Amino acid sequence: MTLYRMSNYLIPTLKEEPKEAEVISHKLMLRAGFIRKLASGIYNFLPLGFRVLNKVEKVVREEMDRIGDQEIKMPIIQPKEFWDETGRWDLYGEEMMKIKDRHNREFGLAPTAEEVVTHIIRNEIKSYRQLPITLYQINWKYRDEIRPRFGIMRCREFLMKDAYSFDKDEESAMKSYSLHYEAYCRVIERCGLRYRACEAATGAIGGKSSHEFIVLADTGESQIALCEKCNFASNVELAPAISNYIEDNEPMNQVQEILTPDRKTVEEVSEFLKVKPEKLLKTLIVETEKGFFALLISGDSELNEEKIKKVLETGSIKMASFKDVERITNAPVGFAGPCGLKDIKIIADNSIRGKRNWVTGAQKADTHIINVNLDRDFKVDLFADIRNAKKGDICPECNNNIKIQRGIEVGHVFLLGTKYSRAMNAIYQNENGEDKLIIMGCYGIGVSRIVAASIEQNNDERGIIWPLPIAPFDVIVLPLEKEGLVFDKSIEISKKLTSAGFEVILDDRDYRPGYKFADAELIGIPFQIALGKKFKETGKYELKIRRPKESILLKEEELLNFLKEKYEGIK
RNA sequence: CGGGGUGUAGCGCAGUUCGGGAGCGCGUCUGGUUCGGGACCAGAAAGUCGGAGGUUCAAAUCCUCUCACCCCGACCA
Repeated sequence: MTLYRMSNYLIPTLKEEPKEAEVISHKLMLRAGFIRKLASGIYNFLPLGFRVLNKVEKVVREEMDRIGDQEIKMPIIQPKEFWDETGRWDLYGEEMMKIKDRHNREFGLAPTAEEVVTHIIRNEIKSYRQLPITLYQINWKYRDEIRPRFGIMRCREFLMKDAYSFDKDEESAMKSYSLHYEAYCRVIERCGLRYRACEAATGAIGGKSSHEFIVLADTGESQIALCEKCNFASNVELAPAISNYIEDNEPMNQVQEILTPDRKTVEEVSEFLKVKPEKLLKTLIVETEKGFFALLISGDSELNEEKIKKVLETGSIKMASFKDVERITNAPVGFAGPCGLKDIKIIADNSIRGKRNWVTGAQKADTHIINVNLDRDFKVDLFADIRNAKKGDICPECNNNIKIQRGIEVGHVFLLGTKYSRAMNAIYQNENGEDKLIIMGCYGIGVSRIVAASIEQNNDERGIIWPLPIAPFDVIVLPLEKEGLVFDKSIEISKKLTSAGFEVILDDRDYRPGYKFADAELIGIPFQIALGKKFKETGKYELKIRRPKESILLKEEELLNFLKEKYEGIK
């Protein structure tokens, strides 16, 4: 193995914080010289960044190979015709980057590869004897995000491992699904991340069953509902929303109109009337292909489109236009309420049953009503679960409390069924010579996103703290004098560690000690070996551990043994 | 896509209101002193002021167009 020298290795660290970065992982990756931006949402990976990417890739590859997946490489440039077969050329829409060749033929830059991989399989697989099989690749993916953000966390070009399983029946497909689920847990654990596997919606990829792997981080863009006691975890949008209401014994008070000039939003009204948002009853008018509906939820809840679609058995739903709202409620937008609403069905969230004395809009400009009560003042046509889960709800599995946490989605597994095999005619012959559709699953892990997520979870005021398996180097050797015994011995120990199988970088630059320590900590190398005064006095090496912060003096042999022990099972 | 903002040396920024010398800090290079927590002194190099066009004797600065990037929003009643 090579011994790397910092004097001629490209690690352009920055003392000052780059202005463009918002979240900690993005700031640190720029400051530590891991990445540089080339265009919005498009990044260069410099040597350190590339090394980390390769480390994560290696972990992913090992776990995929372990469960018998076969690695391939598919083109990034995919012809339009395959996407037309499944209808996704139009469905994916603006999010797919599109290009034309000199003959004006259209191509998309791969945002994913179900079409291409299914094409491979339909050509090559003919018999049940060839199933099951799973193919995967680790390759660049392109999604033209509306707004790229947070460095490589949400960018337009990113490295993803995508795997596709092909099985002869549901039972076998479920097995493939479970294998990948477990492999994903191992990958994320090996990368040293705290995470939860969550039930998830299937979205544009489609299919039957789905789990997301969410790395817990406050800056994450996903929200998940977690049980405080049991293992239940789910995307907030999918989790059953079960209110923890205690039957309200408040007496029903007299209805009263109150002037609320210009107070339209929940926030404005609750502040003006000095009542909590959960006392407000939001009345939302939606338009579907079956007409208009009024939906009631409490002021501190959010509507859930998917749940409503299911309840109303409709394919599309959108908020009604301002015009329609005014026509239906007889009032400007912001003052809708359930009382006296006519010619429209009222669907209420389950949670509104238990409470009394609501505050609602009055169907009249600049007016709200207080002390509105179910049955006495308004009727509901149907109660259902139509909102996102929220803090304080009840766990559907063990009746304890739900909490909401943010996180970063680093992996997603789908049981697809026959969605793509049907569209693309991927069939095999079974034992009886009958043609059958192949059952598919697909599984993605964001390799570059794991890098960002890891920093998001592992950092301190000095910089990044890499988990051992994905650190760009294992050890950094810091000679604190630029010549003589200290320097010679630094080279010597670096070479010894390198030939013992460790990845070592030697800071042979002509800088003062403080500068070297600061850089070493910023780029987050797990172990520093500093040679200076103490070495000359004792002949021992000073080993500094990035986390927990501690330093120990060791003889050469002790040092080697110490590191070997730490890397047991990793190397 | 809607709203807001920014483009001046590798990085961070001042200068633009009120037109006339292109500057500051960090970094880089040279020399010297320093050397266990981002040293100090002296000197130096480095910028089509995002781009195009216009006004003017004169434009980083004023006008028009354009490009890039950043932030907020896009379930709001």
